[in-house]
Amino acid sequence: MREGRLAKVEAMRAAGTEPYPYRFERTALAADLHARFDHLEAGADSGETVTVAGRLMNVRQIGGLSFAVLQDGSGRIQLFVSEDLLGDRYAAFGELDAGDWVGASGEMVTTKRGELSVRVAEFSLLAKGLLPLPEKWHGLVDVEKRHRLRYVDLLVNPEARTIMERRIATVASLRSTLADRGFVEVETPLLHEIASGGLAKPFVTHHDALGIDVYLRIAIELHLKRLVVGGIERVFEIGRVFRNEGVSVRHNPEFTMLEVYQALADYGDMATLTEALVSQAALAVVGATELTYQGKPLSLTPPWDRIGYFDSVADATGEAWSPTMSVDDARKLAKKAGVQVSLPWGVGKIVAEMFEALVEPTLWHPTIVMDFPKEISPLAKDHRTTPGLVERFEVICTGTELANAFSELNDPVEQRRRFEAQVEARKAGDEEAHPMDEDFIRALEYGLPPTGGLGVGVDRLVMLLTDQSSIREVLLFPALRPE
RNA sequence: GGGUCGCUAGCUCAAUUGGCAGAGCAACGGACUCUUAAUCCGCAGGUUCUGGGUUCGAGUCCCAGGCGACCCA
Repeated sequence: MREGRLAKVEAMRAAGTEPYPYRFERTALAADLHARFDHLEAGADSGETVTVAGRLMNVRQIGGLSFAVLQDGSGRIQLFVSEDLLGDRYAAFGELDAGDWVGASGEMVTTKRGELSVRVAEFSLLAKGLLPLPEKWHGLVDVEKRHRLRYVDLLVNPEARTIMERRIATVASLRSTLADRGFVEVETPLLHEIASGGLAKPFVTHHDALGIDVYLRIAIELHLKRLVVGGIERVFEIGRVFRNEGVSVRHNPEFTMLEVYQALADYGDMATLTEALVSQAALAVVGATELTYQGKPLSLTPPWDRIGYFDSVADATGEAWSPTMSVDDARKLAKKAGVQVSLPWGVGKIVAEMFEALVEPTLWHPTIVMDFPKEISPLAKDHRTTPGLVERFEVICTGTELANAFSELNDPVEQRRRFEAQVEARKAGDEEAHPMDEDFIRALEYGLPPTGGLGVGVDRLVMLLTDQSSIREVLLFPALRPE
């Protein structure tokens, strides 16, 4: 089939027509034509001539008449082609194939059956397609093929396009909600000398000219806090972060984070900001904050439930978990609950394991889980009243993490101690422990004001707003093993 | 990481107990001047994911590997 189409390309060139011309002047999009002319009665002529361009999706030849479906970036419009009007050129139209890019001019009319159409007076091939489109009513179904051939998926599966459009609308809504509140958007480095700002295994690459290894960022956090030090008091970035982990229905090695920092604010302010960002995005994209996700009702309507981190584990186990308990007690209770813990872990790490195993999967509607253990939060500020805790929350929704926020630690002496504890943990074998970052501590020594910080997983938010259970469906080009 | 399932024509899918690899759409040739997944006639299209093995004979059974989906950790 491909050979046959290549032969057509050669034949066209031999006849002096270029099958891949340079440009084309289009005057109308399919969607606009429907908006303007759909009221026409069957069999009517509008008297207006337009020029359209797009991909030929289907051609139906009935003797000296042809009907073709042209798809452009806005939608579809029918081409009405007749030998009476085209004369000798009619045969050339028959040489076109589904999948070709075509431009056509003619009067807007409706057929006897009432289908709005361009009655083609002139047409030209804009680009020859060599490979056939998928079958026209099942389309492209195989999930692997849809992901590997996403360009074909977008052409033939309206759902793929809808998800992409909703993703764009989600990101636009996040930007406008933040802009309305006086936040400015920045771009900070993706190549980091130190993989800091989060707890994860990084990708390593090499800078030849500087002769140093560098890391693809695992978080945006520390650069944005440096900007708050620099007086950019309300700042955010929406960008890619990279984590050297496996792929799954919830994980892609590169994913999109929104991070926001607000001077003079604390984690309580971040909680209300998170509610606003998510509920506004839902209104912008779906038109409601009461959704259905995977067949079950999901309420994104603020305010969301707020629960305590230790309290939630205590409730789930019926035992008295608290930040002041002994490690031995924590270990015993974990064993009783069937949760495996490793020897160097403190109470904080153990309770975190309990939380992930017993609490997180049970939280369906967005829930703000407040006051995390200090041990697993090296960048968050001590809780203002309870020792052993920090002012940090995560939003858990549909059993998974949606957002993460702190009152940012801004005491440089305390920050150094936290980093030192992480360096010890790394020496004890924790690959994901946070490394020392001297430049960040220097920035804190110049003075970071009280600051609230927030990170939102944009892909996860898009999954909620598009009712998708796999992160791959909301990424245009998800990570796949090589073919 | 473990388990289950899948991979057959460009696409969507069949193939009985291990017994001649098929259909629809797309393509190709033809008929047809109002189609909407057009219809009708004709024709062609294969490394059955890869590599081994069992067998007179393997898409089918066995082993190893690749890629993916789902579930679990």
